[in-house]
Amino acid sequence: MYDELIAYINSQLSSELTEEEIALIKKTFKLKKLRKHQFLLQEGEVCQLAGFVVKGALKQYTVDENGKEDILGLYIENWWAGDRESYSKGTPSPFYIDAFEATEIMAVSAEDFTNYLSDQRFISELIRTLSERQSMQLLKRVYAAKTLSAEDRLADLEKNYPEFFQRFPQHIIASYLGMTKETLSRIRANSHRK
Amino acid sequence: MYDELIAYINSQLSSELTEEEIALIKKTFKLKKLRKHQFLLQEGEVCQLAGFVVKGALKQYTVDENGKEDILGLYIENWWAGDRESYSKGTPSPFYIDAFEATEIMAVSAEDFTNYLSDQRFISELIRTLSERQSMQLLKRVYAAKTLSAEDRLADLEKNYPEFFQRFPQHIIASYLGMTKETLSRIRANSHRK
DNA sequence: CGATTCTTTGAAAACAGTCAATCTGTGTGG
DNA sequence: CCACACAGATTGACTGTTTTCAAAGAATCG
Repeated sequence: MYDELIAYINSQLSSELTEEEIALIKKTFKLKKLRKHQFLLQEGEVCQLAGFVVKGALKQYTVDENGKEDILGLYIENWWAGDRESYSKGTPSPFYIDAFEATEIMAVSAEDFTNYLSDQRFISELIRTLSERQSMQLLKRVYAAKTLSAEDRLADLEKNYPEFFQRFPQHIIASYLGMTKETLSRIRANSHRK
Repeated sequence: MYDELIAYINSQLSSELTEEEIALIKKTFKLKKLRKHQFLLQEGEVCQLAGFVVKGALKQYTVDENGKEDILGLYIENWWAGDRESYSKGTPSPFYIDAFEATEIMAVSAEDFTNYLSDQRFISELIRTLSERQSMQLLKRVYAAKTLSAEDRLADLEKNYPEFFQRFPQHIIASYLGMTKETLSRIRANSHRK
């Protein structure tokens, strides 16, 4: 049950996890199952749980005054879900995160993280690696949103994350990319014609 | 000479720096002076130096095939400058970073960082805090670029980082916000009229 | 001063959004 | 098994914001 998580963490470290570290992971990470549409986090709450997606898919979003969702993140297997800032500082999160399909997460509570994990060497290395990658991905998204046309943003996503198109309907992808579903549909119609 | 840096780091930590840690900072951080227009990093290079801006201002940007700069980051006093991913992995950076005015940075080489700092407790805590903040800021910028109008993006920046308007000309701010200098100029003309 | 660099203004064009209607597929209950 | 509801995708006409291109005006620096 911990296989995917341990394999993933090993793949991100410069040296393999020790037996003690694996024991600590098994002690602190717990399987959390979410049904479709169930929330991992709601706006205004403190993020108590963060973890590794073993199976399933989630979306992170805000809701504006008209009730329209703005998708800020999509997470599938082998991604980490949660609001890191809220989780670590204990401040209310501005985001919703919910399961887009039945989902299983290997999750740690903020309390266990502080008590058992935060001083671990392998955790420091892991966080450093993941946060570098996340910052780079976010900066690419800033660049794309600022600078690229709707067509180029779509082409980028199709190239870099083709699996999203199997997992999420077009109107979700459109919102993630910062365009309307109509625009996304038209771009696809055009590129097919070529 | 190390006062600003040490005060800043202390302000970010849960407990004050010890004498040994301060000694280590003084050993590894060195003052780097940049003249106006001098590069801290150029596209294709590996980022060898990263550090804390004591005085001055820098811009981070890419250059497209037509030579047009796209500003991705602006840094002034009390910010950190450098490409973290390139710095830590030793991979070529896609960015330029140059001094927008005469600038002083307290910088560490990637080598010294690995040899002396990366295993330090206070560095782990510092990186964790800063990277959480950076991720949050970047996600806000993704949201702004995707969702807000040019007028709202400008209002946001005026509210949250008014100091930028004292330090950078309008065409640089416009590029940072993902609009043309003409649009920025027109928005200001309109809001003045009210 | 003369020369960049920065900012403003105008007119036309392009891109993407909005609103509204229709079409498609899927699954559910009678 | 059919009818219906529902979520998702497409299409058309129209609107509005922002860009592009061009020119000129203002400010700053050597």
